[in-house]
Amino acid sequence: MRYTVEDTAKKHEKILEHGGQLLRERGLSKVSVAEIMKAAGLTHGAFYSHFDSKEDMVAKIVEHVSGAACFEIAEAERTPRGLGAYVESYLSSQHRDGPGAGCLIAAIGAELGREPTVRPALTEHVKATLRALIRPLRSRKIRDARAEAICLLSAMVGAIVLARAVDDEALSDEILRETRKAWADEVH
Amino acid sequence: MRYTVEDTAKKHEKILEHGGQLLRERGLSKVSVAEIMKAAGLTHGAFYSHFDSKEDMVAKIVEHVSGAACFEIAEAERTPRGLGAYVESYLSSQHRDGPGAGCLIAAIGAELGREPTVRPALTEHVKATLRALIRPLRSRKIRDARAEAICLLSAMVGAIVLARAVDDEALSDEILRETRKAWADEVH
DNA sequence: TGTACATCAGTGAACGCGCGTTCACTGATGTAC
DNA sequence: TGTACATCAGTGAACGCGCGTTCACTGATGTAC
Repeated sequence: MRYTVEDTAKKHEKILEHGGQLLRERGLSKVSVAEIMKAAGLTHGAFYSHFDSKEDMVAKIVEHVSGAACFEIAEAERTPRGLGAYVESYLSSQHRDGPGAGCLIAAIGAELGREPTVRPALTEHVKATLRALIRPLRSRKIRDARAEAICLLSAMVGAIVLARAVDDEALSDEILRETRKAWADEVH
Repeated sequence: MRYTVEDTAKKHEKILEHGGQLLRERGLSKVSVAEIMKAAGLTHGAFYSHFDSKEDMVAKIVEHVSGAACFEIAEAERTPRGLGAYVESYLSSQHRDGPGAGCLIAAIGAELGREPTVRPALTEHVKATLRALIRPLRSRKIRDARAEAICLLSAMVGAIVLARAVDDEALSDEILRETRKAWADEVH
């Protein structure tokens, strides 16, 4: 049956939203198209009315998540503690334990980098994230804000990957804590 | 037919070796048991004479790769430029472009962290890597060698993940270069 | 030392399940007249 | 403004392929006597 354009757009957004969460939680290969559609309140048959293929959807999800992530950094910039607060929340146990709402690069970056269809969107997301990080660093008059942003993002992504890889809570916490400490001075 | 124990051990090692390479190149979900066996010069039917399941093999591969990786760090320690040379080679375009022989954590760490069967071996690998990094850092009288090792590993893993995620060679090179520069002073 | 038998890594066919994708069909919305 | 028709997101069954796993069988090696 036919639906209003707003209805369709709302459902499309719901697919992207739930898809983005499931993808970051379980990885590309462990989430089926049917599961994502079900999470969005639909059946799998409707999938191809929204996307050309699973890969196409993943690329759209990366774009969708990217927008939200960069908005988050921009928001953090306006709070009193600014970028420092963002880095602290990124390197928190909550982020480590909740990948579904967290950083896409840390959660599935390596996996997505191997998908040629998704790589352009992923590249754009990395660039947008760097731009979002550079702005507050520049305003704090840090020498080379761009280099600093690159090193900060590398450290954050790596720390979350390591903290999630490890089965030992004490070590996992230590990884987050030490990375936080190392960047506290740089960023505050 | 029956083979000598040495023959069997040699084939077992070959499976681990080729499996480790394919896994790091393509990720857990994009390599089949049959492909790994074929790469090792066998047929898929023999697989269950070596491992209980695919997951079991992956755990064994992590242990195998971990040994080689830590040996590499220990070797680097004995060369004139020492740890600095290791960090430079880790953050090189060769490593970025050749994941099959490179760091397992950067290549498939996030994916493996989601497999409960593999996590213990992965945890041990991270711990062994940190131990291997701490030794040369301690000998260079760096204040908190353990904290330093954690931050260094985070930065290296994150930089490779980012450099591989990005479709833009100039940016990818820049990510590696800036991370190298940031750690050059700390480590030399 | 030679013979009979057990062992077990390896082969290749087959099984069964999950998943991406397709398809015939539905029916409310939008459009043409 | 009302009527006839086209549109198209959605449903659920079905298809086909790949992959992890199983299984009957092979035959050289190791063991018992």
